[in-house]
Amino acid sequence: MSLLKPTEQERVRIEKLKQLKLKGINPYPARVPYEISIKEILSEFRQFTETELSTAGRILSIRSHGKSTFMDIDDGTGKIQIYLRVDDLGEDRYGLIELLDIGDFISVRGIPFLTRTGERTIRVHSYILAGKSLHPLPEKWHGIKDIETKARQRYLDTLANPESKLLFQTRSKIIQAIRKFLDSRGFLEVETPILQPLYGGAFARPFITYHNTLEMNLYLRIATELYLKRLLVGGFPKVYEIGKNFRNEGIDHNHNPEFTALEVYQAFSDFEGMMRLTEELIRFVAKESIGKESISYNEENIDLEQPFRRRKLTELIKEKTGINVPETKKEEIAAYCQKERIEFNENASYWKLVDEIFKHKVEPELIQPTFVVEYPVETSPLAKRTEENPNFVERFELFIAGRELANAFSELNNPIEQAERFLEQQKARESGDVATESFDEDFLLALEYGMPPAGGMGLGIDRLITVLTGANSIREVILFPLLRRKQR
RNA sequence: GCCCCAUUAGCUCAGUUUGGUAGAGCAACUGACUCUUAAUCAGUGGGUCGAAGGUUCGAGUCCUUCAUGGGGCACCA
Repeated sequence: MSLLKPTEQERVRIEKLKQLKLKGINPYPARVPYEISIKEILSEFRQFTETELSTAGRILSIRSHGKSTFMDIDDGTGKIQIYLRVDDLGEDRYGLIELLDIGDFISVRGIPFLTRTGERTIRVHSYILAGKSLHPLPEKWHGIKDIETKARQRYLDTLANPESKLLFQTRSKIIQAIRKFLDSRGFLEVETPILQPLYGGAFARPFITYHNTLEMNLYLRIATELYLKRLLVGGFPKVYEIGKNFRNEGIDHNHNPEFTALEVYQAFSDFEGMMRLTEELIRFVAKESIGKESISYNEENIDLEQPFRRRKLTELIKEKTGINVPETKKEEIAAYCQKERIEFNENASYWKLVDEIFKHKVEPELIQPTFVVEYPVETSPLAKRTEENPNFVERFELFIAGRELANAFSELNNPIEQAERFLEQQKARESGDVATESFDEDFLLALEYGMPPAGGMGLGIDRLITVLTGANSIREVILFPLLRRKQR
């Protein structure tokens, strides 16, 4: 693993490094000839035959036939075969390819031609080592399978597994498509603080850090919501932010402590408007990134093209469990939880229990895109109440493939009521709830100046990517997911 | 934090049932080979079997603890 105790193969490479030095060859030159990428050569191959050119790449395989040698080299844009012959290079330079290994970078100058079997190849007139590799690369045929190595040494994963490289290219496309969609609709991309004196906008425990000069504790943000809404106050009617949130909680196939989220806010819109926006956004992004509006998931086909279903939270609960919310008494619901082996906190509130049931019984079955609506005010301290029933708020969550992807509501812009809601959160905190909204006076001050009625939406980008790429876990779509430190 | 599973050569994996000399392919090394392409042919080397204890005449294999990863539960939108 480390060169402190090299394996046999690593010792061989270090020895070759010494040999190169003895021959006056710099194994890590600052620059090498590279006029044209391999992708360009391949795409206009006919145009380049009979023209001398230079390119470079990493050696992926070596097939030596005595006085001639074939190699495959890859510069990250593509892979091409090169052909080296002793009568082209001379005995000395040809002999030096003994010092090259799979994994090394070389720059070659030569003429593209087609081999007998039609393989696009460069006949090399001269070459120069562009960078020595001191470890053997993972095996060419099976790539690298160990999930832990894939995550810890992502460079080996993307090097050895083309599908893994493609996935991260798709990830980039997805985020690009989100920007394209929102920009084209006149949304302004902004950046708000990651280091916050107070955290809010979600129920989660934060990471805490410290600023030396200011001598103050700071929190890594758990959401961007409260700052983006300040911008609504400040006269930006359509804003969005794409960035990392940090939540100090467990890790599983749906949760990484740092994750990428989108939040969008639109003045004079509401949760209905956000529903339309979200649906169109996801459809657009799917088409742009994976080129289709359907995904296969566990042998089922997820259809993003049809209008997304809209279902009431209470109806879904009733269908699945027969429980009538909110008529059914808390004791009965608790009894149901016990019967179904759903664990819950002793002093959990009514809606907390309902939420537990929803998570265990309903959520995993929401495979097709489903907007769930009618959430209780109790668990939505930043959302506006519905006009018909003050116990509920204008809010939806979007579920696809049994996962929560998005959360949106008509934003509460009444500062008096917001203050009351914060107070209720404080009470919940005092009675032992660890994940509540902070009482954010600075945010309230902004609301007091007047925030336009607005819709806001948050979307977990990593989860969206997981669904669109068919990945099994959020860890597979994050380049460097958080892992425990490995001791040697 | 709790339960279950995995960890063997650089990589991919056998071997664990029933304890008895550590295996294969690729990669590496030596030799042959001037259109090969998972090149081929002949040969060679490479292991703290995740770590530490224990049981045993003898442990990759059985037991305990620990580490890392995975799955589940809990926590957590």
